[in-house]
This record gives sequence, C-alpha cells and structure tokens, in this order.
Amino acid sequence: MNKVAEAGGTVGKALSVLDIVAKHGKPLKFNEILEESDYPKPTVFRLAQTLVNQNLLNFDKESGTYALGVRLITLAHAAWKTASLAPIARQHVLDLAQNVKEAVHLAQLDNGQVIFVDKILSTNQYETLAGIGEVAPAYCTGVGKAMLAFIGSKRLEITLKQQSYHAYTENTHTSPETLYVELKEIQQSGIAFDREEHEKGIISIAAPICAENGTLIGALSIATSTSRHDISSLKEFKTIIEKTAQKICADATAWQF
Amino acid sequence: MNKVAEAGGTVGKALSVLDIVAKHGKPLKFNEILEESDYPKPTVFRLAQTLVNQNLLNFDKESGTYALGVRLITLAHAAWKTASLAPIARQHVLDLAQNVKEAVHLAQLDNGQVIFVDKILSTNQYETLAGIGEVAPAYCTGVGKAMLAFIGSKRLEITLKQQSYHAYTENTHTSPETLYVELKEIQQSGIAFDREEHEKGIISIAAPICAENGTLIGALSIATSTSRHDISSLKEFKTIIEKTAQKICADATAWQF
DNA sequence: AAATTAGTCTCAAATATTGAAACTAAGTCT
DNA sequence: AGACTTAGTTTCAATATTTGAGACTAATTT
Repeated sequence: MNKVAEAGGTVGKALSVLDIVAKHGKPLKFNEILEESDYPKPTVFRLAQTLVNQNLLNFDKESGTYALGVRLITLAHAAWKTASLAPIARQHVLDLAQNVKEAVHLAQLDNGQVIFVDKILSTNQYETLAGIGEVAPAYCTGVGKAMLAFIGSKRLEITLKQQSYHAYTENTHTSPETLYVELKEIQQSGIAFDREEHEKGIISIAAPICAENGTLIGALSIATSTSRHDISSLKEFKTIIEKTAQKICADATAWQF
Repeated sequence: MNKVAEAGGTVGKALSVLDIVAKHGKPLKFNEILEESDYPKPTVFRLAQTLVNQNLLNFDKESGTYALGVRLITLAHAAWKTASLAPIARQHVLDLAQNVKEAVHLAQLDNGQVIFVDKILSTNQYETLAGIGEVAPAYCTGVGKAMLAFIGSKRLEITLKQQSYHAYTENTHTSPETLYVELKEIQQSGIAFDREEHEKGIISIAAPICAENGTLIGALSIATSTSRHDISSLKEFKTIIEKTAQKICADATAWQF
C-alpha cells in the first residue's frame, strides 16, 4: 500500500517511524509505533532513539510517549520559503481572495499527492495557518486535476497509478479511465472543477500554474460551498483565476533568474 | 560551532546535509553543499541522493541544484498541529492581538533556540504565515528570556552555554553573567522585556506559559516598535498578557487529559 | 506470588557505509 | 582544436554500523 515504505537505507527507516507518528496526530507509545512498523522491536527502538536525539521526535518521560519534534517546524519554514510557490504567489493569492470573497488555495504536486502550500479563507482570515502543509488526493480535487492535466504524459502515467480512487462521494472518479477523459477536457479548457468529488457540499474552480516553458509548478483554486455557488456560477471566475495564475507564473519565472 | 553536527548515525549525517540546504535558503549546487559539509565527497553525494529519494530534498536537473522538498512541509503540518502549543493557544492569541492592536508572538524553546509557532500581526493580518517556524536566539528576545527564566536551573545552565552572545545592538547581553542577573529579575516579576536587544527599534513584553506543575511550555509576547511605544507604556500590557498566558496554560493542561 | 505485558539491552552475524582513487562530463583557457 | 581545470559520479575493498533473536528488567495485571 505504502510505496515509500520500501526504503533501503537507515534514513528511510527512520523516516517511516516519523511518518507513523505523523499519521496518528497524537503522541504515541513505543508499542503503538512498533505495531505499525515493519521492523523488529530493537530496531524500532533505536530508530526512535535516533530521532529523539535529532529533535525530530520528542519523548515525554511522564507519559512515555513520542510526539513530533519542533525541529520539523523549523525545517519546514525554510522549505516553505524557498521550495514552495507560496512566498512568490502570496500577493496575487491575497488579491484574488479579496476580489472574489471566497477561499483561495494554492497547491503543489508531490509524489502524486496535492500539498496545499497556501490558503486564504475569506470568512475567517486567521484559520488559514492550520491548512498549510495539508495533503489531499489529486484525483478528486480541483487543484489536483488541474495539475494532473498538465503534468506531461510520462509522469501522468505513473501518477494515475498512485491514486487510490476511493469514492469519497458519489461524484468521485473511481477509475483512471473516467479521470483520464476529464483530464483531456481540462487540457483543452485550461480549467478544472471539483464537483463535490472530495467532500459533499464543497466545489471549486482551479487553474494550473505553468512556467513559460510549459512545466507545471502548481495550481490555484477558488473553493466554495454549494450553498453559496454552483458550478455554473463558478465559471464566472474563469477569467480572474486564469489571470492570477498568469501573474504568478510571470513572477515565478522572473524569480529564478 | 554547531553542536548538532556531532551526529553519530547516518540519520544525523543526512540531517546535517538538510540543515546546510535549509540554512542557505536557496537551491544549492552539489559543490556548495560539499564545501559546507564535514564529510568527504562521495559520502555527501550519497547522503544527498538518499534525501532526494526520501523527498526531503528536491533535485532540479536543469540547474543541477538541490532544494528542500515539500515533504517537509507535510511533516511540519502534523508537527505543528500535534506538538506545538499553537493550535491550543490560537484563539487566545487572536483575542489578545485584537485587544492590544499590536503583533502577538507565540514561541517555544528548542535546543536553546526560540521557535515561533504562531504570529499574529496587527497591521497586516496575512503576513503571519511567513513567520511560523522562524527561529531566534533566546538570550536577546522577550520570549526567549521569559522562557529561560522558568526553564529550571539544570536546563538553564546548559542553555546559557549554547547562546552566542552576539551583540545585535548596543543593548544586547554579551555575557551569561549579565543575562543571568536579568533572568533572576524576570523570575520575580514574571515578565520579560526586549529592550531593542535583537533588533534596533523593536521592543516587546513577554510572559512565560507554564503548566500547572510549573514546567515551562512556551511564551507569549506583544511586540511593537519604538515609534509607537516605549518600555513604560508596554508595562500597561502586563495584566492582559499574564491573563492570556494563564488561559492558554489552562487549556493546555486540560488538553493532555 | 505468578503471569503477562511493555520497554530496554547484548552480541555475533549480516549489512550498509565509507572514502581514496579513478573516471566522466562539462566548462576554460591557451 | 587540444590541454587544462573544475564539477559531478562511480568503483570497491576496508571499516563501521545496523540488525534482530533472545535475554533481561520494570511495570502491570491476575
């Protein structure tokens, strides 16, 4: 199921332990980690020790539990600033959010997954933070499909296989075939929609962000609820979202002089 | 200089390469990494390869450079949500910011360093994001000193040695001795000030956040510029910042049932 | 007090890491 | 164009680390 698990080196194994802790979203006891891990007890034990030494995990003596370490937050800050589109795109994303008065998301593709690197929520301007770094499947989100459509055929082939095709709602694509048909349409129109495919009641319009040479760098979406909009009214945002994507693209290519 | 570098296992070595890339804040060529690293060429090469395989680094074939990978952002999201004070404290931090109409920072201590886990800026409510995960020295910031004062004598002794005592401004403490005197005062008053010690023109008032059993969990500060406030007018915030710290503490202890 | 479970330690065998040196690729400079 | 430098990659035997069955201890449970 988890391809990443086939890690050869020690680093991979250590990372797999980190992932286990991250996945659970709460402090884990040693035994809980052990049960989820493919490795024998002493190995897991030492891996956990190493991670604690490296400040990637935090061991709480009182409760005997392991939690993710703050060093990750530091590293991620650097990653966010340098490796993500977010800092470059920020102003344009803000402008767009102000303009349309709806939530705007900025995402990138990593290993077949969508990673949100920025989020502006119109309603509660502060909730934004919690969403950075969140992941979502590519095959059933607006940004995901927008990116898949422009990822290039070689990478697409691989990525299509990585999807789970779990039916989150009755609108979710459950096979690569139907998804592929829609991706072809998106390639023509340059715009993708999420028709309540990931979450009931949530729809979005999304546009890819490509560099001048055509390589995909991310995607942008305006997300809203079915109580405020429907797909046809979302279409009115087509021009503005495309313009914003272009502006971001211009800044991004200028940036890497 | 860098204590973390004395890493025994492979994981530590790999992390040291990650740190080098993180430190520079821009994509690095192999040779640039090599020069900063203590390890021989082939070793660094394979470490970089491993990190790329793990999606912690990203190798751009075009430019031949390594940048931090987005997987870090995903991991950090989990860390931020589970291991940091931020999600628990958020509402109280927001309330405080609204109340005082100044920037409010929430920080934790990691390995002698201050890590900002939340930031609300009164002026530009959006800039906040960029600051999460930022690090600062403990000996010359309000939150840093507030935490040092309540860290407990054993850990304080170690931590005092980890500080650089670089003189950012003429007000910066340049020795553990003078710092220690101030920390004693902070222990009495329960409040720390940053008197332009880290950055000229920036001052702050800070309060520690301790659990009921007295263990330190973080600190809170109201930061402003000398053009809008001086230390004596910051003192007016003493009551409100202490109250907020108490509320956060209450929620935090309730949380870990 | 015996039995179960959770966590930690040991040590020889298996394996991965190491790095000097050799090699290739890609620029620079006569 | 050929010689020279520099950047990046590969090889391979020596070396150091990791491995994990099992033993051990600590803490709970019966």
